[in-house]
Amino acid sequence: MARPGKRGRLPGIVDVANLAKVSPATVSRYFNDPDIVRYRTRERIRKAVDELGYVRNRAMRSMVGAATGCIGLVIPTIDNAIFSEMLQAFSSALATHGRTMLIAAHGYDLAREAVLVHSLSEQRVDALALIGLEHRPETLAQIERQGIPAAMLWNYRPDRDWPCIGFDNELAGRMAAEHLLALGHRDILFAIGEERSNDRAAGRRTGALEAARRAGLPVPDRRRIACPYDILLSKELIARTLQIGGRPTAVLAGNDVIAQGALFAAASLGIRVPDDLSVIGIGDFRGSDAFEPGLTTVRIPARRIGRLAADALVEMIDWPEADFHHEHCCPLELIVRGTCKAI
Amino acid sequence: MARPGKRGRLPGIVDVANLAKVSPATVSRYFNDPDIVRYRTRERIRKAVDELGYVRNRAMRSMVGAATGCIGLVIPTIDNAIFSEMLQAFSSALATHGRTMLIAAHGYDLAREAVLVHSLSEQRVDALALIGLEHRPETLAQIERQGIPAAMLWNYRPDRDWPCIGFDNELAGRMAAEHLLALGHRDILFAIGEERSNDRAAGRRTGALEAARRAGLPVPDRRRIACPYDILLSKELIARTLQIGGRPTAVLAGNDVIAQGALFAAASLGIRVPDDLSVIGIGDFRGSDAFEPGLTTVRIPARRIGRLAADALVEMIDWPEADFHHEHCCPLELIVRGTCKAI
DNA sequence: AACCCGTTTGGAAATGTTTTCATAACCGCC
DNA sequence: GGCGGTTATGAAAACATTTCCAAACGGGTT
Repeated sequence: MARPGKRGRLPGIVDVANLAKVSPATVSRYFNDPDIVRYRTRERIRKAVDELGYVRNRAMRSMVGAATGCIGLVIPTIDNAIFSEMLQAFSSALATHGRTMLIAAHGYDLAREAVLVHSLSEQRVDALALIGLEHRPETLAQIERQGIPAAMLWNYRPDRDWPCIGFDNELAGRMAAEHLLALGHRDILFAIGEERSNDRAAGRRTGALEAARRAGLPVPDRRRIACPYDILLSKELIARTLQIGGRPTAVLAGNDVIAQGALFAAASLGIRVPDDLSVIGIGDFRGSDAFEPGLTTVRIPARRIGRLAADALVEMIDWPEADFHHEHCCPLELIVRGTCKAI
Repeated sequence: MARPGKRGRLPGIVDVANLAKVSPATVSRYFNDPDIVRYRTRERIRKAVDELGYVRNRAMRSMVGAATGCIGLVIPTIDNAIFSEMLQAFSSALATHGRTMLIAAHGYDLAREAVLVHSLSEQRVDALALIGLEHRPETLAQIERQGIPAAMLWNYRPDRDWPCIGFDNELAGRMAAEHLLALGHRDILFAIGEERSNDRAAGRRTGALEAARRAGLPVPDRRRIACPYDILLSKELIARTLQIGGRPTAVLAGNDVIAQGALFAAASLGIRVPDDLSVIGIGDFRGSDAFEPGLTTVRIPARRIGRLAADALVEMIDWPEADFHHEHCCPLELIVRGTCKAI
């Protein structure tokens, strides 16, 4: 068994320098700005690096105040369709900039978020991305004190102190509600996510209910349920709700996971979608387009957010003096597929 | 706008030491092994740390050969249900050990995997987890040369040089096939993932076809298709396949994503599952239990693998001398739900 | 008071890289 | 061959932490 793990003394920059008969400084330059070292020297160094299997130590760079090449992402959960597309886009955009991604999940617990931010600070990440705008004061204080460039993702509001790249969650809720209202629905079940530690869900709920209010539609308490972000649990909860009391004509789901749960709930009860029940989601997650019928939903430009966020953070790292206004409110789009029908 | 990013001089361990009127050595001990410093001293240091907002620099520790607290995970994709449960379990298990996770995705490209491994080496990760057993020689050489503890995840074969924590993909394929065969199916569509750079898919295919062969079942080429790991694309591909030539009585899907695609394909063609078509998957991903009817599948213990892998790697870091035999072949389980029916 | 032994602490060296500044090499041109 | 002006390189300082070794300390026992 090839037993790795016994980390002998790894070759350092000076070993390379000695072998290549140059100074460590030149080797350093070879890596960080190859153009300024002469071709012949470069070749010598390249050979030495090859021979020794030298791998430079980026962590060490943070000593001299240089960048570590690591960017931290603090996210509620990874085990879920919600953020995975954004995650992927963020990660690959970072990769094109030669950065790597340190990721930590807090499970919708803002107290835990604070300790994760601290932990990432200890790793000397070059920048930090958080999800949402709502955070503990100590979290923000930590970031400011450390002077780490940071951005808030996923949610957008204009009045914010921090660079933020996301979309208007209230608008998302409103768009979904207005689509149902325009189709003539007057009895809508609002199945939104838990709002605790989740300003995205709160915004969507506000937007949706606001639209209903403006349309003069009363929304009794029994038409508002808080759903977990899990297909099966949502399915069961919604199925139970659909069985008691008069059945609503539509379900407005706080995100596509919940909406998918609603679709399966309907299927399990023999309720036909969209004939007997309309369902609209928010997100347009991977796979929502594959449903039969396809899920009508409000598309969140997840990949776009991920890419923009990565670019913005890298910019903030590379030009710390520049005063960018990284504020992107990404447009939402109503994707009409087959799960909603006029009444 | 609170402009972060101007990283002034951060307080260092000696600033803390001066303020607390102790030596830097003692402050270091305070963090790494608090028990050996006297209570009174500890209190003084705690106050100084608080006052200065000192955050220790873990990256710097790699200088002296100490651990950085970072563990790398190299994975084919994150934007997919396949690995997300494992990812989450791995990440939270690491967190309980006080470690953070550096993650990088290569998009099923083993050449790119090699550069990611190199890049994580530069970050001086304390350990490394890879998916699958098939890797470029330079990838493995790199890991060995650097002496990084590493484990291979997800796939398991006993004859391997590396610690490996996973399951037997051939067995998974066989179990799925045998279930269909036991139900009397003789015309099965094998919809497995692309095998290029994917030894998991290859193993499942081998196992499934092997079972068919042993049952004396010929599998013509038109009953083997390579599916992408994407619900919609799988759905379309399978729908096309179901329409041409005689319809098979069952679909054996290489994983649950493909199986879900198959279910939607059937729905779109008005084919009833399981009455007209049986479908079996592999994985038991989140949400597979919510389908109507629930997806019959071979459960992969994803959380278990993630947790075991994290524990194993931490063990290998903390006791580099110990000669653990980290080889876990996690058991698979056939989950019978509603998508398969005897013929 | 002297002694002893275990517990805490400090001093100093070592670690691997970047950066600044100075110096050396080079190049084309007269 | 000398000269001016780049360009490439080297020497050394600086960075933040850990660790080894030795010294100081504390508290009980003779």
